[in-house]
Amino acid sequence: MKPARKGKPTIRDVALAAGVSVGTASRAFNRAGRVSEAAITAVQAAAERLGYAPDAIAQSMRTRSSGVVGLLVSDFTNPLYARIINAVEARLQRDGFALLLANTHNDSRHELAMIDFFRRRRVDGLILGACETEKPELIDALLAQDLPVVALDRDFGPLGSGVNVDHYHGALQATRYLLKLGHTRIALMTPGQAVRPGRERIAGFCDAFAERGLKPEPKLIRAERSSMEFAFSEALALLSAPVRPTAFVCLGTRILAGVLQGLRHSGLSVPDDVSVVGVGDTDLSQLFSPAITSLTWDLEAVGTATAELMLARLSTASGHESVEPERIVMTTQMILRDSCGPLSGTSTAPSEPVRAAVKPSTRAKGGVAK
Amino acid sequence: MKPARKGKPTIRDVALAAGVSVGTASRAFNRAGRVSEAAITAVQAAAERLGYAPDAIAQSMRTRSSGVVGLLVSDFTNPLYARIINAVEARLQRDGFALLLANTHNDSRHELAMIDFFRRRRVDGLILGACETEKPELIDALLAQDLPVVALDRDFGPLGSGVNVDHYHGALQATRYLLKLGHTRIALMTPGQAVRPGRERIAGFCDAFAERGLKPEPKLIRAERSSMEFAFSEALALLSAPVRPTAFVCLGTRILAGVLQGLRHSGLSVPDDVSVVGVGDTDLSQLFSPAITSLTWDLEAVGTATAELMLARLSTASGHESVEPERIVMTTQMILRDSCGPLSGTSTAPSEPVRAAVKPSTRAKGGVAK
DNA sequence: ATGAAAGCGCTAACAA
DNA sequence: TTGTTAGCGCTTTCAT
Repeated sequence: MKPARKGKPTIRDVALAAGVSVGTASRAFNRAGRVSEAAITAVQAAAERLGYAPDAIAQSMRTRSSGVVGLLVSDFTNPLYARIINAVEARLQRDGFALLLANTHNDSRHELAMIDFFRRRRVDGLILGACETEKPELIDALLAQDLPVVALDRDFGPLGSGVNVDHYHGALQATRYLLKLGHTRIALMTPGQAVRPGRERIAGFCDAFAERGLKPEPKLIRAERSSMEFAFSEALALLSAPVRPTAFVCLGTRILAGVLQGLRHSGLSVPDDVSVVGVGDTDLSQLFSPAITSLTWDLEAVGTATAELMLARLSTASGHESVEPERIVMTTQMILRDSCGPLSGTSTAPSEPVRAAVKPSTRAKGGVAK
Repeated sequence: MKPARKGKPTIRDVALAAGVSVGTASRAFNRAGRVSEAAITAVQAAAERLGYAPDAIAQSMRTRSSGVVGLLVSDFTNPLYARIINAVEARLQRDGFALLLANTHNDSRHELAMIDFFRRRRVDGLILGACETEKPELIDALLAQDLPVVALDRDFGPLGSGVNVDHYHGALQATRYLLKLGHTRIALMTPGQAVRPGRERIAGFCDAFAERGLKPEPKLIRAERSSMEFAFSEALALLSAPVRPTAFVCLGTRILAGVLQGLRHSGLSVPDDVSVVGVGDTDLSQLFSPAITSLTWDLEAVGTATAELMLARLSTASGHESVEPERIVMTTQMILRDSCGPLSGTSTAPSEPVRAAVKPSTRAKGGVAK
């Protein structure tokens, strides 16, 4: 019943028990090369009996592929990331890949160290999400080493492939919406402009103004830290200015929370005093009073698409001189709720909230670009 | 500059370049055994020059330890889990361990499969968080194989070690609070009683009633699914009963959201019509109007403690016949906010909310038990 | 179709 | 102190 003495049984034990050589046993498991049905059944029976399971480490050693994908993210405490990662993991799991996870905590030195750490562990691929550095050289170097890299909402130049959310049109749409309601003193708060989402959002924001021949107030674009504390104090500062913004676009879950807190602290009401566009279809945006009109995208779809991009590169024999970079763009939706109202001349009757549509189906459709 | 031809340089290349043998090179890196300073510097220089990094897979192969810890959780989309996992990862990272993550999606078959998957990958240890099955046999089997297991808020019998939140006293405290306010028709909603947290909470809840010579209404204890949808419909059902509960204890983030939605749907107001105790110090509980009085515990501390328990077992030479099981209990705190009020006789003047204390410092102190 | 044997990159035991 | 060598468990030629 028991294997030799202690420790898990090896393929050697199985081969011995099945009365074949290790080579045959291996072929029987992998159904590779020529093996007789008889051998297969004998080997499987023996394996079953001994409770044998192949050692993944030894397999990696030989095949040079670990069945593990590394995922680097700044901080998966962010509920938006968490759901994406969840989807990535689920999809990877389906194909038998494991997920090695690490946070970079927005420290680019640490980030590099982690990439190296993963490489030493021979991950088969790397998903770079929410990292601070968007250096194309990095990708080039990694790619040159035959390590597939997929970016998550980051831009790594022409050679990089990945899944991007269409933040540009999202911000455009949200801003247009507020402009149409008559707002012009609109504050945009988003995570740093150092990375793709920030840049895209600022561009969309500005272009929405430009469409009407307007220009946004530069001081109202706050694209820096994405912490709640920062958003809170920024909001307070903005609101105590002589002439305050009439609307906030808060493109981060923590940012939204901070701004909402700032608003409450200032005794201002939403949407009568100021309109708010939030992000993500979170508990907070749904249950806050009033419910927050939000810019969203399908997090599960982003995660699944990311995983599939990786899987595709993984299955491609790495012999081929680097696969064509592929980029997938996911569209955003606006969920119209009760946190935005028309700009009231001064402070007329409490303007009634605008509710233009019900929440659309959660499933988004991602268009493929390039 | 470049290694041999292609592929990453091996220790062989380094040894060659440094003019020493592989054995010496290995010892130089690990500072094990006897090595001369001269050799060390030569080897390090060569390694630097070649861009050598030891292959973790090969090291695992030899040393039989992978430097990877597996973490199994039902669904890390739960923000409470996410923060715990974050802390686990951070602590593990400090000691050079990587985190292999997988969701079980509350499927016990899948859960077993994942445990096996991890074992095949030779994880050095397993953190079992939020799994469905609490079978001591499982732990025994794993332990027998010299695989350290640490449970995260789960009970795996006498041999299991892990970190537990003191849900019993938490529920006791929350219930006492509501009883003191005059409520007796208190609904308790918590994830399934199949697992430790559910059982403990129900016990605490009942004991709080018992202290006053009362018994809770069995129908008001809803300990099943923890989804928002379920909580929503349960809340609706409870609220439409002939005589409805005057208070809800919602011990799950999704549950809290569902109940809040149900309350809104019923047009009931908090705390005037019904009092609510929530869980976790989330954006929602802070920003909901009124802010939700919540039962919390230090998630970072739980994660860190879990990681440290694992690290301790990992550093212990596994030769020792299984280390003493160790259990850590983390205490809970009540953050008093505005969602609970005294039971008003019938419907007198809108009872003013009870606010008994400011939010305590976030850092909790975990007491060690047994 | 199968067995024997050569490693994958590394560490550790044993010699020198 | 250092070099040599034997594997860790597996896959994969290469003979047979």
